[in-house]
This record gives sequence, structure tokens and C-alpha cells, in this order.
Amino acid sequence: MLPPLTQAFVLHFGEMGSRWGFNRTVGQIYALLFLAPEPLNADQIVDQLGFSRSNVSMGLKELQGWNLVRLVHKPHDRRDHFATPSDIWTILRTLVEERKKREVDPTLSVLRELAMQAPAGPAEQHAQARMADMLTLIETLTRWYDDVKRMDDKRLIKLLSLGAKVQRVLEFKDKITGRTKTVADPAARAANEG
Amino acid sequence: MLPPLTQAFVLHFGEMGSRWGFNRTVGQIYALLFLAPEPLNADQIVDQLGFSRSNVSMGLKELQGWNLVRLVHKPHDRRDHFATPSDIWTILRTLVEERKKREVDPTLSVLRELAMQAPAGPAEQHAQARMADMLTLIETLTRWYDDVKRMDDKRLIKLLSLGAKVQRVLEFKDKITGRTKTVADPAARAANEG
DNA sequence: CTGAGTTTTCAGAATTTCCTGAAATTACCA
DNA sequence: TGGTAATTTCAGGAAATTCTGAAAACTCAG
Repeated sequence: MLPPLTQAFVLHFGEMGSRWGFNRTVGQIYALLFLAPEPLNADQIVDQLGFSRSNVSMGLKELQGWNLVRLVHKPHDRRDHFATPSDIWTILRTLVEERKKREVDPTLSVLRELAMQAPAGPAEQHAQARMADMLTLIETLTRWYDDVKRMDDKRLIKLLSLGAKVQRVLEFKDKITGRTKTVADPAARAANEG
Repeated sequence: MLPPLTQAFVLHFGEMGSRWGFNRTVGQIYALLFLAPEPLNADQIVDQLGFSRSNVSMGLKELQGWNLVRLVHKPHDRRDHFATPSDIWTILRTLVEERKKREVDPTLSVLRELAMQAPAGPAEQHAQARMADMLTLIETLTRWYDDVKRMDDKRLIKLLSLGAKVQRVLEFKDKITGRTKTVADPAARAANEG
């Protein structure tokens, strides 16, 4: 039915689905839409994947809830068509944002809530301290994320491909701002750049 | 049974468990161990959470499989005790590593596999190009991750708290390496540092 | 309006996952 | 080696989730 590479990809996404927070149907539908050169309508998805019409309808709704799939209308066709963004970085941003919303935000708000309450006796002192550690960590991470997600794709990609080498750049900068003279010395500069 | 803050935290982790790739039992056991000031043995967990002994045993095994919990032996006590690392950054590293192993590595290897196969006719050209896009993105991300995970905690935290401001540092560096004279000029340097 | 085409809802069947108690296994002491 | 404490395994019951078909609801051209 599906050509072999497409089939393999779709089946893999179906299997992985559960690890990514949705089910087989949703995973396969997403994979199919991701690969499709054109938006697909629900019946085309039914034909290709063999799920019931209602299951596909629910799967599409869930994918729209994740903002991973958008509704497209074709001229002279009453049926709804669905597509994934063609830009993969856009997809990544959406995925991360939605997973954060589901996986970390609820915990963040519970931890903030609990941090404000008085510990019920000395027994909970330690527990509350542990929660505070976790809260600090999550807040550090989400602040970083909120910051980074505002970067445009080009800079983001540049930053990613630099990897841990940013470290060196930072240390380089420290040196410069610390003692300007060193920077003016070409030999020292070359050493810093490695 | 459990003091109120502890209880709230444990129940929350139980609920979140399914979103994080494990079940209620595992989530609650982890939460309890995380908060505990001392390693706990299986019976203590049974007492506090009310799950069956066998369920706790399986949950602990799963947590050990994730490397999130380690076995501890107390002197003069035959029973196994369990603890989470006390350092929260260590926990984060483990969690990310294990999730990557489960959630991205399988897809990475499938995509590499499929990238090598010849498309079955022109119908699959587009599909294979899409897969290639995804592969490139995942490889970029995992390379970045492999790089960053080698950083020590101190530098990592520094980098995180810098957030998108690294950007400025990078541009600052570009200017310096591009035209040294400008850097030597204190006025221009001040402008770059913002 | 009407009615064909399309999408959504939803009760319950099918499937999967979770959890338990009983039995088996392991570890260790005397 | 026998006995006891501790842990693990596992078959099957309980619970949760996924999936379906039928019916309801919606949409729009005529």
C-alpha cells in the first residue's frame, strides 16, 4: 500500500508514539503528514493507514491540540486537509514548547505552591529543601529556554553547531574584559582562539 | 500517613509519571526517595505508599534501569536500601541521557538506515528528502548535546544563566577577531558589551 | 429549506498496561 | 546444610487506554 521507505517511517513513528506522549494512531498520522508532499484529507489518511474514520478524526484533533498539524483548505473542495509545517525548525520549536507545557509547567506550579507553605514540623524541613532545589533547577532551565526560544533560527543553529566551544568564547571574553592589553597582543589572541 | 507537603509532592509525581514515560507507582516511589533524608528499603516504601510489595519491587527495578535510583547497603542490615543522588544536576543529566536513549536514539538509527536505501521510484524522493531534513536536525541536536554534557556543572550553570546573552558575546567575539583595532578602542568595546 | 457530503461524538468492544498475591528464587546466617 | 529473611517472578484479575461503528451534528450548494 505505502511505498517501503514511507511505510517503515510511518510504522516507526507509530511504535515511538507512546514514548512521545501520544498513541500509535497519532504517531502514524503525524508521520504520514510529515512526509506527504501535499496536505492530506482524512479519507486519504484512512485509506493509507487503515484506521477507522473516527479514530483518524480524533488523532487529527489531538495533533491540532499540539499545534503540530494545521488545517488547510483547498479551493473547490469542502473537505478539510491537514499539513505539517515544512520547516523542521518550526516543528522542533512547537514540539518542545508543547512538551514543556505538558511535562514541566504543571510541576513548576506545584513546586511554587509547595514552596510557599510552611513545613508541617521539622519532619518536612528536609523535604521542602529538596523541593526547593528542584524548583531552582527547573527555573534555571525554563529561564534559559524562554530566552533561547526567542532567538531566530540562524543564530540558534549557529549556537548549536558551536556546541561546548561557546565555553572557550566565554573565557576568551572574560580575559578581554578583564585585561584589555592582552587582547591587543596578537600572539595572546591566537592562543585564546585555539 | 505522609506529612502534607511530602504527600502532595508524591501524588503529583504519580500523576505526572505517565507523561514522563513511566507509571504512577514508579513516579511515586521516585518522589518518595527523592525527598527522603535517608535511603529507604522496599518495606518502608510499601508502608508509606500502600502498593503491593511486588509492585514496589518492579518499580525499583525500573528506576534502577533508568539509573535514577541506586542500591545502598546499610551495615548490619540485609535488606536493600535505595536512594537518589543528592545532587540535582546529576539527576538532570541522568534523566536527559536516559530519555534521549529511549526517545531519540531509536529514531536516529532508523533514519540513518532509511537514508541509505534507494527511494522506490520518484514517489519516494520527497519522503526521503523530508527524512533527511529530520536526520540533519537530530544530528545537530545530538552533537550539541554530546558536547554540552561533557561540560562540568559550574560552566554549564554559568552558560545556562547567561541564556540568549551568549549571542551578544559571540557577536562581540566576531567583531574582535574580525577587526582588532576596533577592540583596542575603549569606546567601541563598551558599546559591544551593552 | 433540503439533502448530500463531511466531521464529530460517544457507548462499548478490543487491547494494552498495571497491579496483586502466591510461589519460586536468592542470599545469608548459624 | 537447613532455615529464615528478603527479593523476584509470573499468571491472571483490575484498570486504563485505544479503537470502532453507528448516530448525531454540522456545512454548504442548489
